[in-house]
Amino acid sequence: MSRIQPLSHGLAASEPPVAKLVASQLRRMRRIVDAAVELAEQGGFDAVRLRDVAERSDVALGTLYKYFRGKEDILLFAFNEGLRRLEQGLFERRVAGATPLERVTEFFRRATRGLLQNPQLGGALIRAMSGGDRETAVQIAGSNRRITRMLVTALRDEALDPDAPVDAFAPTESEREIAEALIGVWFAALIGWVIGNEPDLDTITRKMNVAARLMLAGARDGSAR
Amino acid sequence: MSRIQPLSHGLAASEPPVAKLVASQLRRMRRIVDAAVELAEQGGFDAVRLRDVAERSDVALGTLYKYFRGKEDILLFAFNEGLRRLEQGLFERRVAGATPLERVTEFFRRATRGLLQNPQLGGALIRAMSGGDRETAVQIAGSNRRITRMLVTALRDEALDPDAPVDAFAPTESEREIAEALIGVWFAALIGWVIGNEPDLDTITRKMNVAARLMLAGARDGSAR
DNA sequence: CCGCCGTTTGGAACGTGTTCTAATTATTCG
DNA sequence: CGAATAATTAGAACACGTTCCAAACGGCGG
Repeated sequence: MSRIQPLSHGLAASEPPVAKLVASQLRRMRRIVDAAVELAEQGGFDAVRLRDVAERSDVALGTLYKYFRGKEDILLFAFNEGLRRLEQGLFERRVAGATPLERVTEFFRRATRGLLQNPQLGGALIRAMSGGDRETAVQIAGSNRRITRMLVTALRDEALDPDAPVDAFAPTESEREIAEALIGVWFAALIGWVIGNEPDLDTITRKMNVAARLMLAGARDGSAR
Repeated sequence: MSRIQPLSHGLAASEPPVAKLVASQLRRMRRIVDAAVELAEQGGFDAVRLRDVAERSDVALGTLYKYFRGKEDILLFAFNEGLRRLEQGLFERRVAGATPLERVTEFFRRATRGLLQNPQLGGALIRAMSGGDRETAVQIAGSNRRITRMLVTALRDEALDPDAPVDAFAPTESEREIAEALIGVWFAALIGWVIGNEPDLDTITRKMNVAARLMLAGARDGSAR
């Protein structure tokens, strides 16, 4: 059986097919993530008590920490799996829209819908992202690249290949700038949603549409530079 | 002596001169905040252990919770005081710049500088903001309005009256949109800084300049609508 | 089959945010 | 002043993330 190192990082963040884990270990890991997600779906971030996660997944508490660095790490892993689903969805049905603005708006609508589908879970995932532990930085950077890739392909009206390595994707300078800013707006809107819980899918989508309209208009000359 | 209610909210969020607290209570509150800030300055968010805060401020742990709802609440209060200082600074020396873009960039530069002055403290304050407790929503909404006011007056090239009630300030629809998006970008950049700690003042300022350039160009026709 | 060695387990233990309580102190008011 | 009322205190207690440990387990090379 392979030696398990601190683990879980570099795993969700990069592509390597999930390190070298035996099947039984993969199953264990899956049970852990599933249990955490179930608990989050029912009661949000706070309901994900690691003792419960351990019990539900038939794993000792200590083992849990062999697979993940901590609570946020598990949820970040789930977040990344959500991203993968989103990528797959974008691949199967490309974002529609005649203009970049329409496509970008549509992309954010679909991404947001995924998160708000189960508000409890979505809020938990976002809290995990914004929790700001130094150790999760790599994970988050990885997620960011994936989101950037999706956004920019939507912007370009290109097809998205979910299986291509993320690092192979190279946006232009101006694309990167726009993407970074828009993702910032999106992220802030999501945090606002988690904290205040007022806005719904349409509100957030509208916000993103407004921001994208401003930024795409301003970049009109540079977006294909 | 006046009855202390759950307290601390509605206090930092709105203007009312700090509820009805006797001088000794005001002093106690001040000691608490000061102690928390000192600890945060030295060791960041995690170093603010409430037992230490209580000891340093010569207050019982339980009393601390009479004044604030929790750890984040104290730091949010300090954040608001920082905002007040920033407002005062903007009043004393108005943001310079011939164009809206220059002024907005300069505003974010000054705001960011204030936060990064002491990185430990700044990081702690931002973690408190993004921590996403439902109870702190009011606080955060209040801070948001204050920042919006500063940003929009910079945009308009108007003078800022730090003593005017925040709610009296009414941005236009398009101003509100731009401000909301830009503040989102700023916030996301700050969180990125807290998590990754790579970027410095200049990097963040540049990011804000890029975002502002895009958005102000896009809104050129609408900013005075 | 045996022994090795890394993994898993169950559970104790620790740190810290938060809550609770009984006793004490401070303030207000008649 | 004296009594009533509110605030403060010290410290226990609780919850939960995280760490640690000794014992049991499991697969693999010999």
